[in-house]
Amino acid sequence: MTTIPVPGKPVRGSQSGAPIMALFDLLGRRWAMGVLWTLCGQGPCTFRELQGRCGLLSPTVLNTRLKELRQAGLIDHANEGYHATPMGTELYKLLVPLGAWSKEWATTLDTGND
Amino acid sequence: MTTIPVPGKPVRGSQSGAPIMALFDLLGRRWAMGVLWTLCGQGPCTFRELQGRCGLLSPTVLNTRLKELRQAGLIDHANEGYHATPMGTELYKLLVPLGAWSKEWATTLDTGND
DNA sequence: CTGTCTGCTACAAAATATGTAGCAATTTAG
DNA sequence: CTAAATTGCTACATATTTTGTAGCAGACAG
Repeated sequence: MTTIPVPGKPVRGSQSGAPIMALFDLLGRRWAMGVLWTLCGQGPCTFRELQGRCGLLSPTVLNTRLKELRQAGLIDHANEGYHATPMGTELYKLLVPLGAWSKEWATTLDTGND
Repeated sequence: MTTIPVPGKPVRGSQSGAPIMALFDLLGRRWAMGVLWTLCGQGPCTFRELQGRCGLLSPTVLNTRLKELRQAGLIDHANEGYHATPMGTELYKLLVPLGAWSKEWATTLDTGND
Protein backbone atom coordinates (compact mmCIF):
# COMPACT_ATOMS: atom_id res chain seq x y z
CA MET A 1 0.00 0.00 0.00
CA THR A 2 1.33 3.34 -0.94
CA THR A 3 0.32 6.02 1.45
CA ILE A 4 1.73 9.42 0.84
CA PRO A 5 1.56 11.52 3.97
CA VAL A 6 0.56 15.06 3.26
CA PRO A 7 1.69 17.51 5.91
CA GLY A 8 -1.26 19.02 7.66
CA LYS A 9 -3.53 16.31 6.43
CA PRO A 10 -4.76 13.51 8.58
CA VAL A 11 -3.11 10.22 7.89
CA ARG A 12 -5.25 8.03 10.03
CA GLY A 13 -7.74 6.08 8.12
CA SER A 14 -10.90 4.35 8.93
CA GLN A 15 -9.43 1.28 7.36
CA SER A 16 -12.43 -0.87 8.06
CA GLY A 17 -14.77 1.19 5.94
CA ALA A 18 -17.45 1.06 8.59
CA PRO A 19 -19.13 4.45 8.99
CA ILE A 20 -18.97 4.18 12.75
CA MET A 21 -15.22 3.83 12.52
CA ALA A 22 -15.02 6.84 10.27
CA LEU A 23 -17.04 8.72 12.85
CA PHE A 24 -14.81 7.52 15.65
CA ASP A 25 -11.88 8.59 13.57
CA LEU A 26 -13.31 12.08 13.29
CA LEU A 27 -14.46 12.42 16.88
CA GLY A 28 -11.50 10.59 18.31
CA ARG A 29 -9.23 13.54 17.86
CA ARG A 30 -8.29 15.85 20.60
CA TRP A 31 -10.93 18.49 21.23
CA ALA A 32 -13.22 17.29 18.45
CA MET A 33 -16.11 16.31 20.70
CA GLY A 34 -15.41 19.15 23.06
CA VAL A 35 -15.67 21.68 20.27
CA LEU A 36 -18.89 20.22 18.97
CA TRP A 37 -20.30 20.01 22.47
CA THR A 38 -19.39 23.57 23.28
CA LEU A 39 -20.64 24.95 20.03
CA CYS A 40 -23.98 23.15 20.22
CA GLY A 41 -24.47 23.59 23.91
CA GLN A 42 -23.59 27.25 24.16
CA GLY A 43 -24.56 28.49 20.75
CA PRO A 44 -22.74 30.09 17.83
CA CYS A 45 -19.66 32.16 18.48
CA THR A 46 -16.46 33.45 16.98
CA PHE A 47 -13.22 31.62 16.57
CA ARG A 48 -11.56 33.29 19.49
CA GLU A 49 -14.50 32.97 21.76
CA LEU A 50 -14.74 29.30 21.01
CA GLN A 51 -11.11 29.10 21.89
CA GLY A 52 -11.87 30.59 25.28
CA ARG A 53 -14.91 28.42 25.88
CA CYS A 54 -12.96 25.29 25.23
CA GLY A 55 -10.34 26.23 27.74
CA LEU A 56 -7.76 27.94 25.66
CA LEU A 57 -6.88 25.37 23.14
CA SER A 58 -4.35 26.46 20.57
CA PRO A 59 -5.61 28.12 17.41
CA THR A 60 -3.76 25.56 15.38
CA VAL A 61 -5.77 22.66 16.70
CA LEU A 62 -9.00 24.62 16.81
CA ASN A 63 -8.60 25.54 13.20
CA THR A 64 -7.82 21.96 12.27
CA ARG A 65 -10.81 20.57 14.16
CA LEU A 66 -13.05 23.26 12.72
CA LYS A 67 -11.97 22.36 9.21
CA GLU A 68 -12.56 18.67 9.80
CA LEU A 69 -15.92 19.24 11.43
CA ARG A 70 -16.94 21.57 8.65
CA GLN A 71 -15.79 19.13 6.01
CA ALA A 72 -17.84 16.48 7.78
CA GLY A 73 -20.87 18.70 7.49
CA LEU A 74 -21.35 19.04 11.22
CA ILE A 75 -20.63 22.72 11.56
CA ASP A 76 -20.56 25.77 9.36
CA HIS A 77 -19.13 29.23 9.35
CA ALA A 78 -21.14 32.33 8.50
CA ASN A 79 -21.07 35.97 9.41
CA GLU A 80 -22.75 35.20 12.69
CA GLY A 81 -19.87 32.95 13.54
CA TYR A 82 -19.34 29.25 13.83
CA HIS A 83 -22.43 27.18 14.40
CA ALA A 84 -23.68 23.63 14.14
CA THR A 85 -25.47 22.41 11.04
CA PRO A 86 -28.72 20.48 11.40
CA MET A 87 -26.72 17.31 11.10
CA GLY A 88 -24.26 18.47 13.71
CA THR A 89 -27.14 19.23 15.99
CA GLU A 90 -28.50 15.74 15.48
CA LEU A 91 -25.19 14.27 16.44
CA TYR A 92 -25.06 16.54 19.44
CA LYS A 93 -28.42 15.26 20.58
CA LEU A 94 -27.05 11.75 20.52
CA LEU A 95 -24.14 12.94 22.60
CA VAL A 96 -26.31 14.58 25.24
CA PRO A 97 -27.03 11.34 27.12
CA LEU A 98 -23.30 10.97 27.56
CA GLY A 99 -23.37 14.16 29.57
CA ALA A 100 -25.77 12.68 32.07
CA TRP A 101 -24.01 9.36 32.13
CA SER A 102 -20.64 11.00 32.69
CA LYS A 103 -21.86 12.55 35.92
CA GLU A 104 -22.61 9.16 37.39
CA TRP A 105 -19.44 7.77 35.98
CA ALA A 106 -17.41 10.55 37.56
CA THR A 107 -18.54 9.53 41.01
CA THR A 108 -17.07 6.10 40.51
CA LEU A 109 -13.66 7.39 39.62
CA ASP A 110 -10.76 7.77 41.95
CA THR A 111 -11.12 11.24 43.28
CA GLY A 112 -8.11 12.95 41.99
CA ASN A 113 -4.69 11.61 42.25
CA ASP A 114 -3.59 8.69 44.24
CA MET B 1 -14.96 39.71 27.02
CA THR B 2 -11.60 39.18 28.48
CA THR B 3 -9.98 35.82 28.70
CA ILE B 4 -6.82 35.62 30.64
CA PRO B 5 -4.40 33.11 29.25
CA VAL B 6 -2.60 31.11 31.87
CA PRO B 7 0.72 29.97 30.49
CA GLY B 8 1.95 26.65 31.70
CA LYS B 9 -1.42 25.33 32.68
CA PRO B 10 -1.99 21.59 32.57
CA VAL B 11 -2.23 20.32 29.09
CA ARG B 12 -4.63 17.43 29.17
CA GLY B 13 -8.23 18.38 28.52
CA SER B 14 -10.78 18.06 31.26
CA GLN B 15 -9.51 20.84 33.53
CA SER B 16 -12.91 22.40 33.38
CA GLY B 17 -14.06 19.91 35.96
CA ALA B 18 -17.01 18.91 33.85
CA PRO B 19 -17.36 15.13 33.79
CA ILE B 20 -18.32 15.25 30.15
CA MET B 21 -14.99 16.83 29.35
CA ALA B 22 -13.19 14.17 31.32
CA LEU B 23 -15.09 11.60 29.31
CA PHE B 24 -14.24 13.33 26.05
CA ASP B 25 -10.66 13.39 27.15
CA LEU B 26 -10.75 9.64 27.68
CA LEU B 27 -12.67 8.75 24.53
CA GLY B 28 -10.98 11.35 22.40
CA ARG B 29 -7.85 9.32 22.08
CA ARG B 30 -6.83 7.21 19.21
CA TRP B 31 -8.70 3.91 19.12
CA ALA B 32 -10.41 4.47 22.48
CA MET B 33 -13.96 4.35 21.17
CA GLY B 34 -13.05 1.77 18.59
CA VAL B 35 -11.69 -0.58 21.22
CA LEU B 36 -14.73 -0.16 23.43
CA TRP B 37 -17.04 -0.60 20.48
CA THR B 38 -15.29 -3.73 19.31
CA LEU B 39 -15.08 -5.25 22.73
CA CYS B 40 -18.72 -4.62 23.56
CA GLY B 41 -20.05 -5.42 20.14
CA GLN B 42 -18.14 -8.61 19.52
CA GLY B 43 -17.68 -9.90 23.03
CA PRO B 44 -14.70 -10.68 25.24
CA CYS B 45 -11.44 -11.68 23.69
CA THR B 46 -7.71 -11.83 24.18
CA PHE B 47 -5.25 -9.03 23.74
CA ARG B 48 -4.02 -10.25 20.41
CA GLU B 49 -7.44 -11.03 19.08
CA LEU B 50 -8.62 -7.56 19.97
CA GLN B 51 -5.62 -6.29 18.09
CA GLY B 52 -6.79 -8.15 15.05
CA ARG B 53 -10.39 -7.10 15.38
CA CYS B 54 -9.42 -3.47 15.53
CA GLY B 55 -7.43 -3.74 12.36
CA LEU B 56 -4.02 -4.49 13.69
CA LEU B 57 -3.36 -1.52 15.84
CA SER B 58 0.00 -1.57 17.53
CA PRO B 59 0.29 -3.35 20.87
CA THR B 60 1.71 -0.18 22.37
CA VAL B 61 -1.42 1.83 21.79
CA LEU B 62 -3.75 -1.05 22.53
CA ASN B 63 -2.08 -1.59 25.86
CA THR B 64 -2.27 2.11 26.67
CA ARG B 65 -5.96 2.35 25.77
CA LEU B 66 -6.71 -0.85 27.66
CA LYS B 67 -5.05 0.55 30.75
CA GLU B 68 -6.96 3.82 30.51
CA LEU B 69 -10.26 2.11 29.86
CA ARG B 70 -9.67 -0.28 32.72
CA GLN B 71 -8.69 2.53 35.02
CA ALA B 72 -11.88 4.30 34.04
CA GLY B 73 -13.82 1.24 35.07
CA LEU B 74 -15.18 0.56 31.61
CA ILE B 75 -13.42 -2.70 30.92
CA ASP B 76 -11.77 -5.43 32.90
CA HIS B 77 -9.38 -8.27 32.37
CA ALA B 78 -10.02 -11.76 33.64
CA ASN B 79 -9.17 -15.29 32.65
CA GLU B 80 -11.66 -15.33 29.84
CA GLY B 81 -10.04 -12.25 28.39
CA TYR B 82 -10.80 -8.58 28.14
CA HIS B 83 -14.42 -7.64 28.54
CA ALA B 84 -16.62 -4.66 29.29
CA THR B 85 -17.78 -3.95 32.81
CA PRO B 86 -21.45 -3.19 33.44
CA MET B 87 -20.57 0.46 33.31
CA GLY B 88 -18.69 0.04 30.08
CA THR B 89 -21.70 -1.75 28.67
CA GLU B 90 -23.93 1.14 29.67
CA LEU B 91 -21.66 3.55 27.88
CA TYR B 92 -21.64 1.29 24.86
CA LYS B 93 -25.40 1.35 24.78
CA LEU B 94 -25.29 5.12 24.60
CA LEU B 95 -22.86 4.83 21.74
CA VAL B 96 -25.02 2.44 19.75
CA PRO B 97 -27.27 5.18 18.28
CA LEU B 98 -24.13 6.72 16.84
CA GLY B 99 -23.72 3.60 14.77
CA ALA B 100 -27.07 4.10 13.10
CA TRP B 101 -26.57 7.82 12.73
CA SER B 102 -23.16 7.33 11.17
CA LYS B 103 -24.65 5.31 8.34
CA GLU B 104 -26.83 8.20 7.28
CA TRP B 105 -24.04 10.61 7.85
CA ALA B 106 -21.73 8.59 5.64
CA THR B 107 -24.03 9.03 2.67
CA THR B 108 -23.66 12.78 2.89
CA LEU B 109 -19.91 12.71 2.71
CA ASP B 110 -17.74 13.19 -0.31
CA THR B 111 -17.36 9.93 -2.15
CA GLY B 112 -13.64 10.49 -2.39
CA ASN B 113 -11.88 10.21 0.87
CA ASP B 114 -10.32 13.64 0.91
C1' DC C 1 -3.27 56.83 11.29
C1' DT C 2 -3.40 54.10 15.68
C1' DG C 3 -5.24 50.62 18.33
C1' DT C 4 -8.05 46.62 18.71
C1' DC C 5 -10.69 43.29 17.15
C1' DT C 6 -11.22 39.14 13.71
C1' DG C 7 -9.89 34.38 11.53
C1' DC C 8 -6.08 32.13 10.67
C1' DT C 9 -0.99 30.55 9.61
C1' DA C 10 4.19 29.56 10.61
C1' DC C 11 7.18 27.46 13.29
C1' DA C 12 9.61 24.71 16.80
C1' DA C 13 9.07 21.80 20.63
C1' DA C 14 6.58 18.45 23.18
C1' DA C 15 3.44 14.65 23.34
C1' DT C 16 1.43 10.69 21.31
C1' DA C 17 1.00 6.94 17.83
C1' DT C 18 3.11 3.45 14.81
C1' DG C 19 5.72 -0.64 13.61
C1' DT C 20 8.91 -4.14 14.72
C1' DA C 21 11.37 -7.05 17.65
C1' DG C 22 11.37 -9.63 21.48
C1' DC C 23 10.74 -11.13 26.53
C1' DA C 24 8.74 -13.99 30.54
C1' DA C 25 5.01 -16.79 31.60
C1' DT C 26 1.74 -20.17 30.25
C1' DT C 27 -0.17 -23.80 27.38
C1' DT C 28 0.26 -27.64 24.05
C1' DA C 29 2.48 -31.58 22.10
C1' DG C 30 5.51 -35.30 22.26
C1' DC D 1 10.91 -33.68 30.95
C1' DT D 2 11.92 -30.53 26.38
C1' DA D 3 10.37 -27.79 22.40
C1' DA D 4 7.28 -25.10 20.00
C1' DA D 5 3.41 -21.91 20.09
C1' DT D 6 0.73 -18.48 22.21
C1' DT D 7 -0.22 -15.23 25.73
C1' DG D 8 0.09 -10.19 27.52
C1' DC D 9 3.05 -6.83 27.24
C1' DT D 10 7.48 -3.76 26.85
C1' DA D 11 11.62 -1.34 24.38
C1' DC D 12 12.87 1.33 21.02
C1' DA D 13 13.29 4.21 16.89
C1' DT D 14 10.48 6.63 13.74
C1' DA D 15 6.37 9.14 12.16
C1' DT D 16 2.56 12.00 13.12
C1' DT D 17 -0.22 15.08 15.98
C1' DT D 18 -0.80 18.54 19.44
C1' DT D 19 0.81 22.52 21.82
C1' DG D 20 2.35 27.25 22.57
C1' DT D 21 3.68 31.50 20.83
C1' DA D 22 4.23 34.99 17.55
C1' DG D 23 2.40 37.29 14.00
C1' DC D 24 -0.15 38.30 9.54
C1' DA D 25 -3.91 40.79 6.74
C1' DG D 26 -8.57 42.57 6.88
C1' DA D 27 -12.47 45.08 9.32
C1' DC D 28 -13.75 48.55 12.42
C1' DA D 29 -13.42 52.46 16.20
C1' DG D 30 -11.52 56.53 17.64
